[in-house]
Amino acid sequence: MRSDCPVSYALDFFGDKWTFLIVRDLVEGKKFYKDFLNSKEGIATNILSDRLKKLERNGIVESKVYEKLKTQKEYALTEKGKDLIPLLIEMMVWSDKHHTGLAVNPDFIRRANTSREELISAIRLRLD
Amino acid sequence: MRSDCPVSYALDFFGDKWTFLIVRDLVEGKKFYKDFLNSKEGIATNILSDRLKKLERNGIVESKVYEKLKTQKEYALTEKGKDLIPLLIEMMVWSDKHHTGLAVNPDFIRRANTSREELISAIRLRLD
DNA sequence: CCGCATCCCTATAGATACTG
DNA sequence: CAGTATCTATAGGGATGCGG
Repeated sequence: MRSDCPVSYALDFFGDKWTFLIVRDLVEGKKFYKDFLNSKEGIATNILSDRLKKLERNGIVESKVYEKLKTQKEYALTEKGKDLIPLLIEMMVWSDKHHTGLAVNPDFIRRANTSREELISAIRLRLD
Repeated sequence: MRSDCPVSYALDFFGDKWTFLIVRDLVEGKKFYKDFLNSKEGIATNILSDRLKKLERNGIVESKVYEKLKTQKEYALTEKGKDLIPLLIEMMVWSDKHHTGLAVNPDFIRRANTSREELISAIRLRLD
């Protein structure tokens, strides 16, 4: 930790190009190592492995053996992880507003701007 | 740009340990190179210089000669930069909720949770 | 001196190849 | 499938440079 500033604290976790993309994938419902690996940004296996461990160590993600296929691990967001949904939404809203051509659902942005809390709840529910 | 995902787009800017701390400083009202340099995290001069250029190139920050002391440059957030305030707030709320001992004003968090839009407007106003 | 930019070197992030 | 090992590129720290 570089300082007691809350922004700095958050950046100590997410101040890199990959960690938050895994959170995004989890919010989108992805659960398995191979799903994260196949995301279009193309994360390297060592980075993915490292970040999953870091996320788990810090209580943002938890994993368990996938019952239906025991060779796979199933990853999920903890409550601390789900509390990142608002941050994710703000990132999407900002990017959409200031850059054209991004893959953003207009309805999503509308809901973020008009019924924010409801949108957050809906996303949370989907994850349970 | 790694993909057309809005989260990825935002991380292409802010996916490092320093860029967003400068935004934080600007939101707190800091204006000069030396102010950023003196922030408690201790940024190096080459990194600061590099990030200020990057922020300016990307339309998040603008600079002009400081009229009262022409040897100094005065930095300020553009509209695109000010639109990062909600993101900043969410980072603070999340960090405060999940880590004790951070320097966060409880009243700030209360306002973020109860009268978010008002808080955003108030911060914006302070910057004009 | 002061304010900032550049240089150089090390540490770490990340890409590719490989393995239990 | 889910990682580790190895190698390379880049970020970042500290010193130094340079124009007021």
